[in-house]
Amino acid sequence: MSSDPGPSIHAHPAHAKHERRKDARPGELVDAALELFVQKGFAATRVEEVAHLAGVSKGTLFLYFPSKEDLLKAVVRHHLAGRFPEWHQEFERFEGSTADMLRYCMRMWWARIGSTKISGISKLMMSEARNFPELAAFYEQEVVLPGMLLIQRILQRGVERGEFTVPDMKYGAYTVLAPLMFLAMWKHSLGSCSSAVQIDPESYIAAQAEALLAGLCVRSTPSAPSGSLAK
Amino acid sequence: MSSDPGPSIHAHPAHAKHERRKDARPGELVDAALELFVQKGFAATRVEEVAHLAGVSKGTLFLYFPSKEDLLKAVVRHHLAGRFPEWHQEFERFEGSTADMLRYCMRMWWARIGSTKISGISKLMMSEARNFPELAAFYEQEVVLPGMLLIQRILQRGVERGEFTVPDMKYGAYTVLAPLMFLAMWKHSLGSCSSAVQIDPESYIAAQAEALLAGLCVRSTPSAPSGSLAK
Amino acid sequence: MSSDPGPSIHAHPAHAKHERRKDARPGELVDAALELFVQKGFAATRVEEVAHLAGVSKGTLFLYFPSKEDLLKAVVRHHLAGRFPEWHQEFERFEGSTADMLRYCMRMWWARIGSTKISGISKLMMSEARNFPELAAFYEQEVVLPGMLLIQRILQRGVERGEFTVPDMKYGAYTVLAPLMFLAMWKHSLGSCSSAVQIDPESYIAAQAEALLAGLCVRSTPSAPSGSLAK
Amino acid sequence: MSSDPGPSIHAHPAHAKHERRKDARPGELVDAALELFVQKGFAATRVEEVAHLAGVSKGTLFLYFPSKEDLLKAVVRHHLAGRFPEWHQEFERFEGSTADMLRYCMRMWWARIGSTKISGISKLMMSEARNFPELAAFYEQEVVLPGMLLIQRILQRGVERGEFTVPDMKYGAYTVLAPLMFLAMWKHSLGSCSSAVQIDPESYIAAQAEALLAGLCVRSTPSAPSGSLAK
DNA sequence: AATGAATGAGTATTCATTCAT
DNA sequence: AATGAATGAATACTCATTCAT
Repeated sequence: MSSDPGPSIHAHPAHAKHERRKDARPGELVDAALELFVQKGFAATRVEEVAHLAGVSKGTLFLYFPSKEDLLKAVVRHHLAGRFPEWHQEFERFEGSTADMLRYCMRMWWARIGSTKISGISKLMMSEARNFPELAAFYEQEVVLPGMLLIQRILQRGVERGEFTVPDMKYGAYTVLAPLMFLAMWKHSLGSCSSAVQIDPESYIAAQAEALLAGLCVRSTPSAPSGSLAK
Repeated sequence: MSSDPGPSIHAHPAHAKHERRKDARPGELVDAALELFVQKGFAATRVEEVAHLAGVSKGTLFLYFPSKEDLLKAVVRHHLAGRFPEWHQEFERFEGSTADMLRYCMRMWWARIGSTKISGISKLMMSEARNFPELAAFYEQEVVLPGMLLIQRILQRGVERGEFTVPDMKYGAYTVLAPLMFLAMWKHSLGSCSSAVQIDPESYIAAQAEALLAGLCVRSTPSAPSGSLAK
Repeated sequence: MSSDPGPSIHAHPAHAKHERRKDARPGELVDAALELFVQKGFAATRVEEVAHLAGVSKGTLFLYFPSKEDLLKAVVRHHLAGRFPEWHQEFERFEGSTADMLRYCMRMWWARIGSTKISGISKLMMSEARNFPELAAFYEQEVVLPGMLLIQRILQRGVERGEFTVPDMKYGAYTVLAPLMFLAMWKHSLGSCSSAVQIDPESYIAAQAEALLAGLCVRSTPSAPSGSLAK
Repeated sequence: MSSDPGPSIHAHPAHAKHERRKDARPGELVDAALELFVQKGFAATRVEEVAHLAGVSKGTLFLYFPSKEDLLKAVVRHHLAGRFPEWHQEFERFEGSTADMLRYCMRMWWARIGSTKISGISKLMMSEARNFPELAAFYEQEVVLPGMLLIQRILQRGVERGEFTVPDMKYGAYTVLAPLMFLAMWKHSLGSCSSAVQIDPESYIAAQAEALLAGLCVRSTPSAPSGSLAK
């Protein structure tokens, strides 16, 4: 369930100079790139470092990715953009209240994205967007818009089932997105530097989810005799 | 009332040959640096541009700041830390419901920080924190912690007056902070690149405030007999 | 009569799997190299392109030619040296005035060399001679000297038949060679870039031939009563 | 009268690190560039070498010339394009027969251009034109067209004074240009490699000039008593 | 013989920083 | 104090060549 490829990156696995592993190369390079881009930033990472971490030479990297930017795109595509189908499927299959669905969604985001290196991509894109407008546009199309759409589908479900009240779909979606993005940013910036303002992600996310739901859920209409308030 | 230093930046103000107050130089350079760092990012801003905008030569800049990094430090120091006393005073004087206070606080943040260049500093810090750990620590002490404290005082006021229910002060504060920081980041990254995912700040903030308040406010609906509030 | 190898270059000719005559490989590679070297220049042509045009892989090219430079050598060797015997034979057979012979010679040069890819080789040699001294020496021995000799034989014929006056054989030959070489260079450099200074080859050659002949021909025009020869 | 800057290039004249010689720099760099571009070709010359030969660092070169191509443009401008006014003036002042004028023109070309490094520029442009179309266009506009114009003015003078017969101005000009360009090319390619086909420039030019004049001069001058042939 | 995956040397250009004046 | 000329480290990308298969 965890999406973090984890220790799959191994610098220089013992291999002869010309080991043929064409199929494995792109994945290894993408893994190495994710690692370093997240750790040091896009501009500060030299392609040579990426290649070295993947156990190949600089030239080989360019055999698979026409440019450094394309490498980043591949990282985004592999770890974020390409996974929305899977997430939409999960959406389809979910049974239970939409409030639970939203809680589940936020927890899963943490488990699969937030807690892994992948959240570093979001931070990266926010940091570098202005320097690489084409990348920013790509990220927006391939990640931001689908993400917003996914959230909106959840809200919509809540509305349709009479569970939620959502005055404005777009800003409602931001209400869900903002705390997650903030957490990703925080984790990969100040959160990685100091110990003074530590956030416990699970608590943070739980708190945010409940706060959100308080705003979203249809309140107990006075006519409802029993005071059981929808969470 | 506006926090934007505004017209204090003047490239080449008319001045007699040697009349310029030498003491003013650092300030002019800091202003110019704020302008450009926020506009173009830290790495993308050339020190020569900063010097030119401040009306001095590149060499002169290094007379006052030992490095580009130190210049960034000075910008952060000058424009964010040090304004909290004023804001705490405003807190003391506020009369009215704490819900209104929170709404006011968020709107004021937008008016004084979010909509001005200063929000760019927060974005800058998030982006560059890892590259400048010392600066990150400074920012945390001088900006983040005081900011968190201010928000917590508001929440505390609400609790004390029986208006709010706040299970955890720290995470409650994040609930307020996150949407604002997210907005600042967004504005200075993807928001400045594309037109697809536009956020109207006032609407966004209003939506976030109401969502927050829904979660914070004591629900006691007069008709509801007993307050068994879910969470 | 056409000297252009023409359709001998065929990328990926339909062929059964292993039927290709291995002996043909070098020739196909040389043809492809001529095509591309002339079209794009030596440095700007990638060996991979040559291999691809010849329908083989990059590695195969290096099986037959130890380096790109050697490939160029092979091109020069194959396409220029070795055709002089044929031209000398034509010289023997020519009947008519030597003036007509020179005109014919220049027109034929254009038809067989100048207008074809082969003229690109001369341009190539002029451009790259300094980088490949050994190749330059080869070119001189195998192409330049025989060419000069051929021209000198024509001039000699004119002198012997009382048609030409040639103060110095060597410089006389240059007088014929220079405009042809200039045309070859021009065609493959500035002439292929711009439209401002276009040369119509046939007109150019005709003009050069007549100018040359004016200088070469014995002026006494018996029929002209007044013996005052122009110049 | 000689235009060759000659030994004005001195690598590392004794000077302190930061010797200020702003005014002299461009000229020194242009001289160094001429030297190396002609000697090794444009692509094969590294900007660092040029800078080193001029006694400065790589960075300094880019202080004066925005790119390597611009450096070459400056070389062309300084040594060729910018000198046409001077040559047109000489044209105006010339007294004597147009035949003598043409002889003088060709000899002067050799003395000032052909025999110096400058002729290497023409060779360079012919060699590299296709790789650098923008440079080629520049060279055509700034050098080729003015040069053609200058030659045409001479021919025109001959026609107007009844000395020359020129059926077509354009091809007449090429008749003059071709042998000079051929000589420039030759000198900087095969001529610099081998000893077999040596050209003595003065003899070559004299021969070409007389051959040309034979074609240009109005023939039968009935009044010319006896066949005192020019030349 | 043939392949094509892998290599790594080679280079124009930028820009923070220095320092002679 | 102020200047601005000079420096040189730093880096993405290409492509001839190699070699395991």
